[in-house]
Amino acid sequence: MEPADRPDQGSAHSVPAGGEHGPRWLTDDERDAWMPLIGVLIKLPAALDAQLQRDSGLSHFEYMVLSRLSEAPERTLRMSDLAVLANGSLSRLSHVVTRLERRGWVRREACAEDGRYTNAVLSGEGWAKVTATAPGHVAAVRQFVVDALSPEQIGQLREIAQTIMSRVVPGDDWLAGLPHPARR
Amino acid sequence: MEPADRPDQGSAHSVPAGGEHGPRWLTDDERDAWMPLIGVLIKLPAALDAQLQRDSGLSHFEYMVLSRLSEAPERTLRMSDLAVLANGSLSRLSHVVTRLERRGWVRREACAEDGRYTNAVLSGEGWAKVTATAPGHVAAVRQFVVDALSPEQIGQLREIAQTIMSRVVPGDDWLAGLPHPARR
DNA sequence: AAAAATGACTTGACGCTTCAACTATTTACC
DNA sequence: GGTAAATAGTTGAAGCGTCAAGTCATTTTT
Repeated sequence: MEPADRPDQGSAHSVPAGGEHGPRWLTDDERDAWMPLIGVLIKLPAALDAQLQRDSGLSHFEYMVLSRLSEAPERTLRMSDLAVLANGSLSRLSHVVTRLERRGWVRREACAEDGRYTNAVLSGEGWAKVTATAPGHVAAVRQFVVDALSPEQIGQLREIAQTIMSRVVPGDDWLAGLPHPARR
Repeated sequence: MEPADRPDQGSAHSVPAGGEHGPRWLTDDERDAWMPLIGVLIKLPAALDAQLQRDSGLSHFEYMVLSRLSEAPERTLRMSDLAVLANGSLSRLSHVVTRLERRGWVRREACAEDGRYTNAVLSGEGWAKVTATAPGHVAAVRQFVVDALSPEQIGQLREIAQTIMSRVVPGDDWLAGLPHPARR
């Protein structure tokens, strides 16, 4: 976290003086939560990616795209909506959809009403790919997270994660996961 | 998570039959925790990277490297130890140290006793860089996470994160954050 | 005392993400 | 109605991370 004032010290950390306006370092308790959280932020996505890559040849983001489409009405979403739902930028999505299109799992369709919009549509093969991939991915999510925690912890995790998201993404666009009225 | 059986449904999800050995989908409660966690996994690192990049021109990984070195005895660590401490691969670290070396914040030193080992050493400028960067980064960590949670939640987060890490990294190498005897 | 195996890195190529610039379409304004 | 502004999306270049291969030093084997 912070550079050590005394490089050869153990794990004790300086406590801020009351009146000082300088940086407030983390307390030991805070550090004990923050350090493993950093680990989760780095290693959990890598583990999920590894499972998907190994078993299905998909990145987590690609899986998210296919999965979101599979849950959408008519298996169709606007590129910009899909980007938000998949937690990615429009540019990233555009590149990924190009690759998914090449693999035959998604196709683009121009919107008739408004030529600016492009719809991404999940193909039959794409649907088959998602349904084949989902069970293994859910199993990984259970193995790494869900089955490791008690029901109380699941509730705590929901609160904590929602709170963090409300700070990280001020505009509450992170409600992305929830169903929303289809716009077409 | 899983493809919808009925594409036009809302948020209700199928519950597995007792005897079936097929995939166990997430329950609503589990999904309510998992969805925002995905958001955190994607958006929190991006937010931390953005703060560091904007205010200091460092990636989070680069900051971790400098920070770990600043806390180490003699501001020196073996490449392989540093890689574990910074939650990265040795290859990634090697590339990053090359860049940090070019910027004058780190230098490599061959180990005299065993020529296979390379030590990374934080320079004076590197120390200055970390101490200048740390306050802003800690402030971001407080803003996004620590100050947003109650003390109870900090404790819950520690338990949850440690539990997940124990599942993700079976070998308990993720204790990386803790001080450990220097080997030289 | 070679030869082989292990360990600690380094390097280069490839793929993916980001960023900025660009195209195309629709809406707003005068 | 024509120009400007806004919206939606695409594209190419640059940078970073990963993977596989390679280097060099030490240890083990025979």
